[in-house]
Amino acid sequence: MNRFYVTTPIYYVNAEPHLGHAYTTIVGDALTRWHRLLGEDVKYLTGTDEHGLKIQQAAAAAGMEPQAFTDAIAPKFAALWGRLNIANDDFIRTTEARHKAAVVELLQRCYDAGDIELDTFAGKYCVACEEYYADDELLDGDRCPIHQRPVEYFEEENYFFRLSRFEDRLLDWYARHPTAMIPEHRGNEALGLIKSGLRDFSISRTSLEWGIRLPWDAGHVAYVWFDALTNYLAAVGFGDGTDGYRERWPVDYHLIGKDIVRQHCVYWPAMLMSAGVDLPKGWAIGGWLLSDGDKISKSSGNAVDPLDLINDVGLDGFRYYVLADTTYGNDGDFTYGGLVSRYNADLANNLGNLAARVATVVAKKCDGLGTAPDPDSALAAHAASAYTETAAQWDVVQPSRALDATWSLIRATNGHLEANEPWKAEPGPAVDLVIGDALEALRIVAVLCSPAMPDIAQTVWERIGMTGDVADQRLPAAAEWGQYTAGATVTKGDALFPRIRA
RNA sequence: GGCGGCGUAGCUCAGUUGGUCAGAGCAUCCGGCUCAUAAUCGGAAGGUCGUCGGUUCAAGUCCGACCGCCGCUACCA
Repeated sequence: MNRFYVTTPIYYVNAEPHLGHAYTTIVGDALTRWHRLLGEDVKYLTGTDEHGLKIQQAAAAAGMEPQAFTDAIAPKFAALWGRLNIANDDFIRTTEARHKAAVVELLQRCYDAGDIELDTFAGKYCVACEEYYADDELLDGDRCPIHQRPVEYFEEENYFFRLSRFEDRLLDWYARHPTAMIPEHRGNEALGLIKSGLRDFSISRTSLEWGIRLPWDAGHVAYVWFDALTNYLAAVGFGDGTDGYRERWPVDYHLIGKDIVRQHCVYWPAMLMSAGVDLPKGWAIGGWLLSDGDKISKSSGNAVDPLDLINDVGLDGFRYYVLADTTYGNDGDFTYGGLVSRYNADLANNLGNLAARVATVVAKKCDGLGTAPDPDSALAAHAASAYTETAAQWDVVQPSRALDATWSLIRATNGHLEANEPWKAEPGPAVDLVIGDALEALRIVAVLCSPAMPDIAQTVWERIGMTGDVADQRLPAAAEWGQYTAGATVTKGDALFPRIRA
């Protein structure tokens, strides 16, 4: 059985979970559900990043110990994933023992390889922020942009990862794996970063308390990257003393945002090369999901939490909008108008109405029992091409295009009904075939849209009289024309997506 | 400043290696239908493919310059 391993970034717990986190996590969820339909053995990982100075400070400000502080925040992420029906198989926290073991293992390997060395880190330091600043970040060349007070020149002994040694190796590797980073234009940005020259980066701090200590020098605490990135390995057992992690590793896709390309597509593969660990098979680099044009963040304080709009369009309506309206790789703009427009057009008018009109005709012309489709139906070709295109787009992590391909079958089905007008004909074999075609198309649509809308897909599945769990269907077999079970009870039920009056 | 990305119908976007590539969905207008959630179906209109040059028999599709928007610029995930 093919294995499929996907990760989201681990989210930093100094902020409450928001739309930006939800976006990436929903994409990952839909992607993994698709691969489950393909019969693959999937592992979907997300989690939280809980170390570092900011957490230490935030905890102190709250009068809490860091661990207690993160213990209070991390569940909020897990709770949101529950609310969004995210089927992650694992949730890793960087404060877990398995994570610490993996970080220690990776650090030690790179250290043993000679790629981590003691050196001096020097820079302008703001005592108030407890952070270093680059010259061009400073006001008037010497004042902290936050506190507006002069910074001090500090020198600190740090361990450095010799990233500069990996420039050629990285370029060579990417040249041999040209489709590793998708979409292509995002990958080009990463290649540009490498070609522009790589500088070593420090991986430890002596001033930091809240984190993982270097295995060979307890006076230093690992600083961000070796800690955060290693979660992807930790979750598959790296560092447990065996090679068991190789069953899952290398990861198929790291889903990341365009803002962390450098760390994930440059630092991370170099670290893995140094440690003698296989590189990821792929990175799927997304844009940001903006809200009315503004980047969603705690600092921008958007008035309305887009997540609250789940109440208006239902969870699956929300998921559909996020997936269908944003081209993965580009920025998306989350607007109420866009949400309602998508919901009404694609869900209420197309899918929901199709299900309703078919159910009504079945009741009137077929005694409420589904009929068999025409093996030679004109719709069969539409269904086949819709499946092919849907699959091709999920394969390259383009949910919006995949859903558009699936919806092409819905549109074709509405057209098929118009062309044959079964509601005008007397009950009989001809009507039965047309209705069977529509039911069969709905069956296939239910399967194909289930990664995006798990609950609605199941509802459609049951209303057309299919039994069991639509998620248990397996592709490509389930997309083949002609499998609808004649004689099944078709129920109309309430509107799947009540139309929203603007 | 340096590096990079984007700029195609009102809106969101497709257009892999240059030659039916000028497209889809939504919105708009006209018409049909009335099984259906004022849904659906058909048709129409709508773009000098950011601007200016260049290469070519032929360029959204290659090259150069420019304009506009945006990202990164290194230890913040």
